[in-house]
Amino acid sequence: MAFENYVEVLSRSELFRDFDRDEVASMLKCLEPKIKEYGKGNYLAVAGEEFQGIGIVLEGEAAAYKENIAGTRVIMVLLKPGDVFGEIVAFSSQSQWPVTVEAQQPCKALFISREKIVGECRHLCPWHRKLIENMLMMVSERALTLSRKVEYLSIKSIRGKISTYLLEQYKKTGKTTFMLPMNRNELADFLNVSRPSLSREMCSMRDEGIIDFHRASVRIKDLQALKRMAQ
Amino acid sequence: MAFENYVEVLSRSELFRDFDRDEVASMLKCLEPKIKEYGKGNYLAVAGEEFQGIGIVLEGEAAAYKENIAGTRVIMVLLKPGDVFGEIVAFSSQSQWPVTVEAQQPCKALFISREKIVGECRHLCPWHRKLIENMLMMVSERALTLSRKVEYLSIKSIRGKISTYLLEQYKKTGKTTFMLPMNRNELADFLNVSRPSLSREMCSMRDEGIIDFHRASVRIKDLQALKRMAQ
DNA sequence: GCGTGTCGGTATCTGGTGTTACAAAAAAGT
DNA sequence: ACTTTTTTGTAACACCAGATACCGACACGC
Repeated sequence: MAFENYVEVLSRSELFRDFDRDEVASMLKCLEPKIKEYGKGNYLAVAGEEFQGIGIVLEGEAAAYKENIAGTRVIMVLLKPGDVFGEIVAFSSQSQWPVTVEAQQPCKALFISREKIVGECRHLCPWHRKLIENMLMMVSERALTLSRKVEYLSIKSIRGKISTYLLEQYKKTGKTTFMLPMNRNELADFLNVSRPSLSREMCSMRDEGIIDFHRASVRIKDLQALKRMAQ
Repeated sequence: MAFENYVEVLSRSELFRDFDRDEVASMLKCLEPKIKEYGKGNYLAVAGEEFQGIGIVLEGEAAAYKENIAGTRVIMVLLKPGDVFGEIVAFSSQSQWPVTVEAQQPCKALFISREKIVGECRHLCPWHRKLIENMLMMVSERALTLSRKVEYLSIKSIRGKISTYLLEQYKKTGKTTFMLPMNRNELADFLNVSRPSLSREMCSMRDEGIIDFHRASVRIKDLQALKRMAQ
């Protein structure tokens, strides 16, 4: 199969971080990936079905979503060329896909079997070690993101969530005045609260003189009070 | 140092899964771990400080906890001999401990540097590959657990949480009558709700004829209704 | 038997949060 | 400059869930 066309995309993928295009090309011979094509609405993976390997989107766009028992879909992540999916389940004891991945547009994806990544390579490729390092990095990074999400979700009050979030921004920028990277709707979504409730609470914090804001620009006026509100 | 004394404990650790005692003993020579001793109340790791390596508890007991900005401690996990900590941060881009680990009792722990696990081994040990496989498994398993936790936390209503939980138990056992693996307090904790609220909701679901229960024994009476309640 | 402790169910009360709907402001398109 | 769309603030209301306190059932030790 013509892997050559996709070396460019793959070399920009997290899985092949720190590999140049030539290296990726050589590795593909070793990893023996399978390329599959999907029409819009087709499934790249179906939750509950047998897991066959780590996927990388080459062309088009796909959406990974969970379907709860009532049948409601919750989109977990939008996958674009270079994005990897199934990296977590690949090395766990679970052998079924935890999510369904559906092509949003006509789509091509490449699958690498679990064994080919960890398993011993008969060509004794020197880059195998780095590939596994990348794999470990990706899964660890993913776990850290999830753990951060759990922290936010565990906070009961909206005030606590807002305060924690603003303090994190403060720590990140080092300044008491900064721009929020998302609008109210997205922030409400991220904090798992309703948009009007978020607005209401932010405004009452402003009325109390703890913060000040206009649109995406926020200024922390009373850092101590904010710290007290964080749970 | 006298690693020999701890080969037994280590061989039961997840990191050395599928290794027998002799293999573990040989590997230790290669991994060059450092053993440290701690008195009760001492810190095995401090959140925010430089991460130095993956830890394994050898003796005693330690607690890993997060400290939020207000200073409140939230215990994440209790670590006993054989338990591993720091495995997630080890291979992410983060270089500081995300949690504080404190000795609950006089404690011994072993630390293995990140490089020694992934890095190339000059003795070319054949088991290095399996060690990395175990590492990947542990991190992946951890990520899956977190993702399951996120799912539960994302459900807004108590009813939704209970229904989802019971349906998971039903799927696991395949029977409509089963035993809950925890008491009300623990279940409330797991679902991140208060114990009386959990009781109240379970009882009203019983009154509506959806489920029936006595202590830890639960019977699903109306599966369809339960599925409808799951969000 | 009796006290003691644990666990689970129940009642009351209150406060925080979602829902809905609408208005004002800003941004974007024409 | 005008309309249209998006974004954000505001208000009223209902209601779910937490806090607290108390009671009954049961297990255990003496």
